[in-house]
Amino acid sequence: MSKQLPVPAGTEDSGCCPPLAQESIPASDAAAAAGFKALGDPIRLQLLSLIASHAGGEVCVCELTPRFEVSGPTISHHLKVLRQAGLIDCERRGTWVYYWIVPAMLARLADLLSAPAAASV
Amino acid sequence: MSKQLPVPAGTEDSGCCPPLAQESIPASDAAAAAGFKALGDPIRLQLLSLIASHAGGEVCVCELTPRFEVSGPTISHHLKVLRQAGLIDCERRGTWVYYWIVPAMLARLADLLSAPAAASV
DNA sequence: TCCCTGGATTGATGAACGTCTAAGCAGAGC
DNA sequence: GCTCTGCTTAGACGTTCATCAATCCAGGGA
Repeated sequence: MSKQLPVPAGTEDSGCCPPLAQESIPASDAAAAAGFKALGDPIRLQLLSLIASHAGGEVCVCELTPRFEVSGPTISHHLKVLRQAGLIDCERRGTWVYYWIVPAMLARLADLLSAPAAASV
Repeated sequence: MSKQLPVPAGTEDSGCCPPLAQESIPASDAAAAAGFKALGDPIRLQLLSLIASHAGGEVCVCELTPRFEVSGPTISHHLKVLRQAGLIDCERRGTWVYYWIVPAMLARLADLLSAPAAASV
């Protein structure tokens, strides 16, 4: 994609305010942004909620699909997006496929939001 | 396979697992998904970080723009997206415009991530 | 073995997104 | 008033995304 302005970044000073501190969200931007982007869809957010709220910790796809008014392939696509973002994982068990939450990734994203919220109060 | 009628949701039982519990992420899906979508871009994530990590709690746009390799209007666009998502707010003060974090929205999104993560451990 | 079912993958299409250039608007200084 | 600077808005363009129909693959049962 376009990217043709190799500006040094940070060397300009307009004099309106003191220089900026180092950002608190480090170079993990790409992975974190991908995680948030995966969450940026109502269907995926609800899928994640349904999986997380299930008692056994894992849910069969056949339980998820009839909950939505979109086709099976679409649900499968959204589950794949969530899986590629590292938010969920799955395993085939006989006829059915089961999905479960990856708590570490969720906690990491939650931390990214908690830190700035607390720092700016 | 004909199945795109507005099914009541939850009335089908394939017999592979017990019925699903009520989801823990409620009807606030739309607003939350919009918030996460706004965070789903590396530039916006870094903008939020820069604003949140600033000592005074608010940052002049002229401090943000030179930090990125995209044009000024593009930064302005991303700031608008963040503002429409309720994550930041701004005010014109003389020549310059200042942005600051809205902690409540960040905290709310963080809670949405913390709850499922804790429930599924 | 064959067939049926559950689910993922592929390919196509319309909508949404990110980026740019150009133009517009609001303050500050001359 | 005029002009300059800081920032936003408008319009255009190429890319990415969400969705569906059709197809394919894996397991289980007769």
